Amino acid sequence: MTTKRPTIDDVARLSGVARVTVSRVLNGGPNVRDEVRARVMQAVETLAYKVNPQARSLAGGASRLLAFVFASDPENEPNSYYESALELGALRACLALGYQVLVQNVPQQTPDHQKRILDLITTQRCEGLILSPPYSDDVALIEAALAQGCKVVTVSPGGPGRGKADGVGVDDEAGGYDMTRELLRLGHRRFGFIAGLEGHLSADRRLQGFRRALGEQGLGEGDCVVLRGDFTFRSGTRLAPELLDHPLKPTALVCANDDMAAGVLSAAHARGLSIPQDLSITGFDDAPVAGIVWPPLTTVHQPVKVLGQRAVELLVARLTGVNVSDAAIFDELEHAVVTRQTTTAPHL
Amino acid sequence: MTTKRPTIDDVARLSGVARVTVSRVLNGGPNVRDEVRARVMQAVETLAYKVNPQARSLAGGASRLLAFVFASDPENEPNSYYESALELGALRACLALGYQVLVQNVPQQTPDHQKRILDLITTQRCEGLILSPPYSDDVALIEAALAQGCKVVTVSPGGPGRGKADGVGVDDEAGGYDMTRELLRLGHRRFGFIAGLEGHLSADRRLQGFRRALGEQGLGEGDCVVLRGDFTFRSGTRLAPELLDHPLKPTALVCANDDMAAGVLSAAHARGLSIPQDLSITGFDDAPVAGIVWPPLTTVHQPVKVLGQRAVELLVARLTGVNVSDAAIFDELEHAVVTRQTTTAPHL
DNA sequence: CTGAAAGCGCTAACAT
DNA sequence: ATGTTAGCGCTTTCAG
Repeated sequence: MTTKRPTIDDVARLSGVARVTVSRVLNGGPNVRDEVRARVMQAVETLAYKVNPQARSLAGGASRLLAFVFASDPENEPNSYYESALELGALRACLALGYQVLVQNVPQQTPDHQKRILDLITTQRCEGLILSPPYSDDVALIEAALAQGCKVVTVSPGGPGRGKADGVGVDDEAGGYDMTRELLRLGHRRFGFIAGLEGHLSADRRLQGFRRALGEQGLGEGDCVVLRGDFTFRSGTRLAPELLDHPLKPTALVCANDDMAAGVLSAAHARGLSIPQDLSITGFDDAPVAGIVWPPLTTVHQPVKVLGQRAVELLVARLTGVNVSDAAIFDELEHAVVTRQTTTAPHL
Repeated sequence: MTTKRPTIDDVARLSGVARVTVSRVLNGGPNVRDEVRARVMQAVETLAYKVNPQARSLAGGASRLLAFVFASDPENEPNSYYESALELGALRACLALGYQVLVQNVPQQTPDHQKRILDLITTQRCEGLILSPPYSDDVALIEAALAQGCKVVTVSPGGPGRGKADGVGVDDEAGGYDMTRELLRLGHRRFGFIAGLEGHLSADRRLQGFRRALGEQGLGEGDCVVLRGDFTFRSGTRLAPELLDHPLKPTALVCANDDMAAGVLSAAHARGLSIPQDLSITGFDDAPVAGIVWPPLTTVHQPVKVLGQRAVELLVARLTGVNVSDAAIFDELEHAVVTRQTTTAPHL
């Protein structure tokens, strides 16, 4: 019952032109009279013709295929908001622009992760690659992809990734700074910070912003305790005792993402602590979890879905030559501190 | 710098056989001497040859492309655990089996959603289609896809979808029943139930199980209040007042998923209620949110990631003819009540 | 501005 | 058990 779909030749025949002309019309090529163009479009319409992307790609045309790669290990992090929101945004933009995305999950500890990613783009003829952290800072990977003629957009590159390829992201350093400033304004002077997974440079910039804010008030290493988690809720609960029992007795805790903040929050509840009276806690991302925990989490909002969308748009702009500028462009989106109910003045 | 990749002819030349023979080896075809097979594989190895899927597909071979369609509206439900876990499972199985998935988000209110899905599979030459709820019960869609020669696997079909195509899922009716039995055992006699979005038949089976358990104890419509949400946390908070102020004064609330349960929990906190002393609350799915809220949620576990994985495996079994049976098979996975801290005996 | 010819890399028939 | 012959549907030269 596999109904035979009309081919470009059917369209050519119906509109009384050569196959090439149809191809030109379809690809927005120049040198076609408006009258002919209209006639062809008409035929396309009546036949409900759709190009065969495989044939197009094989013939040397565009594959209109993009790859989206993310690193989170599904075992530990079964439902990272960050990645799924990114993907959703990318999917939506693709729909509008006529592209398809191949999603690939490559846990970072995969021994040959670089090879796996490069294999995907060459084998499947992907024209563009969207790299989420920490791959967005893997310069070797970026350059290898670029060398193969695959355009690259990085999401939240932390530093090394910038300049090598187009990118999107928020100012993570400023986000960490702003959040910490708010806590300082409330009167906090003893802090905790839970950082994310090593090598996630954009997340580390949040820590840098935190330190800058502290430094401005004359506070330093002796006034804060910095621990490192892995972005998961569980790592928040795991790290909580070390933080809560620390001799410094921090009154405020800044976390590199919402899940870890939620983990600490939960551990604090389990101990019978009152949040925010006993400890102010803040997150980062403004993921759904921030509104779900009790009390709702004060955090730094970043427009993750839009990030995914912009990533695709930047890629397509490069691919279609809309973006003439030779230099890598970085699209910095706005972040915002969202004050909810896990922050208050320190109890003295 | 786009390095020219070796083609099947290069492999044929190097191994001193005809192109067809290489093709046979690559596709596990019969009638090839072991010696020749080995020689070809050797050449494939040394050349690092990879088939060009576009060419293969165009020539009438397999596209090895699957489509995964989900309905949730990203505006309302920015991060449905259910769908992303399904996708993750599918992705992992595809990696192992050499398939690719095209993910498509088609909100159900899309006017021409059926056309959109069918267009995807014909245009992209997808060989298989994974339908998540509520599309898993869209018989017209399933039959249309099947008629195009595209194999279909439904995830959690509620009834109509069963039998039309292979499927995977848990026994939702039994899940609802088991959860409710547990509450009855604790002594509850006045219940609330928050159902999911209309048309999600598998979720409605949870309600049926709930009713069956009540019926067995001689309880009926007069002993419970049933409301309908849309699976989101927000719908849980929205519905909470109606439930909490209901004259029946339910002592236990069964929800069709975890997010809605979390929403009610949050609303209950905001009112100063103690959970579970003032109200027992249960969810369904055992999503991460169940472990994140306070107190952690009693719920029905279902292995969503495995569901996604099994869906791909069933599809590939059909495609490769491993599955000879002509009848549609339904792979029912285990569910389990997970008792955490939102349930206790009613306060009398 | 339009068309004719050639071929992308592969598989399906049909030989042998 | 292996090879020969034809395309799949499209885009690229290169001619007019």
